[in-house]
Amino acid sequence: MNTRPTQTVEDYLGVMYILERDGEIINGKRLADWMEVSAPTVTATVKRMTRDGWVTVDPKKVIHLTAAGREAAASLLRRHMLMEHLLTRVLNVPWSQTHEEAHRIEHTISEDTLNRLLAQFEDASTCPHGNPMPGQEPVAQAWRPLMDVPVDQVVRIKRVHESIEEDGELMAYLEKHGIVPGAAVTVREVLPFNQTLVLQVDETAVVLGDAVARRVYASPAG
Amino acid sequence: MNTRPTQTVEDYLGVMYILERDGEIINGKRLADWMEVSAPTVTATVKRMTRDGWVTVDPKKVIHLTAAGREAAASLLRRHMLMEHLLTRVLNVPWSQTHEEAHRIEHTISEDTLNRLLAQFEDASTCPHGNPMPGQEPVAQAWRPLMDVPVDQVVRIKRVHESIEEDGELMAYLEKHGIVPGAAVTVREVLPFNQTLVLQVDETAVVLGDAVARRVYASPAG
DNA sequence: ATCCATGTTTAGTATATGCTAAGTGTAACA
DNA sequence: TGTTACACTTAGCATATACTAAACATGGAT
Repeated sequence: MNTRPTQTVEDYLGVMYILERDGEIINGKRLADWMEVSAPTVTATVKRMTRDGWVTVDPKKVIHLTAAGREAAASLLRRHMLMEHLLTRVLNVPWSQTHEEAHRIEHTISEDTLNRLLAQFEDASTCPHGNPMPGQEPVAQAWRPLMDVPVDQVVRIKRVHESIEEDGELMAYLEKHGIVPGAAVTVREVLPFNQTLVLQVDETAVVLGDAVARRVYASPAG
Repeated sequence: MNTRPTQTVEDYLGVMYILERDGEIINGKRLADWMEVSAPTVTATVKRMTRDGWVTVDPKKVIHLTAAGREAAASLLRRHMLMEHLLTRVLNVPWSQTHEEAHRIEHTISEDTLNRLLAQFEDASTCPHGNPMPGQEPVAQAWRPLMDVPVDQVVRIKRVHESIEEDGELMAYLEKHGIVPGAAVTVREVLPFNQTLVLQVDETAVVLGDAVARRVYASPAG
């Protein structure tokens, strides 16, 4: 129980933690989508995870993290996010690429090194993409999806959700157009019939699909 | 062929590179010892490595790196050594522990991040333990094992061989007694009958077994 | 009440990595 | 020359992780 899960199981746990945090139910289908594996693979892996005490599965097939599972997931996400800070701040890895790199490295960081990272970046309550560190969820409370931000008002980008981080092309697009935490932007038009939204960044207009605009958050206070 | 080997295979390649560099023959027994696995495991893994073009096995069962294998090994060792520098310089991981940590992380570093590390630590021709980076082998040429250093002469510690790095207890012992690259030391006594050597570090005498003293190198010039 | 969509599981396979036990082959030594 | 030591391989097994194809289950809509 005190042993660290395998890399694969850690990845499952991390996804589960995020789903749980966002108030979504955890089931096999969602895991298969996030992990990009087949449904039978999920069945087998979740079975091992149940055996090993990371999760329980209720009669409705909904998966729940155990305390140990939640703890292991929180540790993983801390390692992930702090590694992202190390990569961006020390090695200047581009904002849009740091997630992918950290996603591989995170599994190989010892408890000791995690503590050193925590000390180094004690100021960090979120990852470089604005997602809250485990235990820091309240910092994100007041942030609103761009979709829900009043039109023609200057706001500040705060967060790009984990589900976007996985998509390298999209991340490159956002970075290229300056849609990163800290940027001042204005929503100019919401076009529901077109499932898009027009954003002004500096002097330029950028179009975002609404699936994206729902998962990029801004601080309404500006 | 251009794909990166698995982590296990990368580890085998790294060991082979070091053995080849040191002029030792590469055979199954040596690999089993370094990798701490059974002989049949080595047989199976080397078979896969042959299939995948990393090594060849000659009629005498001696293993040889192919060009691709040597290249992959050099890449791994660069990642390993540069990660050691990152860990020691940025995160203050103790000298005696950085090898173990880097040994896990090394496999998850991308080509891109390797290049960033190279840029960051372009001054490094060795790892923090003094072992030469691939291609920098000549820097170590003039260094001599403590075993062969003249008695009562101040010399400077330059290198602790990879085979020592694997032994956490020994590394902690060396670090505790200040036997790290850069330290000024004096060999006071060589006691062959006892398989030991007495070293003076600062004001203190430290006893080293001769297997160790043969793999810790110093610069005779001081 | 039946059927369809959706989600889950079973069955059968594959691969990398490890193990032990038992055999084979070779070189050196007595 | 024959035995012994050492290195290596074969056989048989286990586990984690993946796949496809096909069966099953369940809830909602017609």
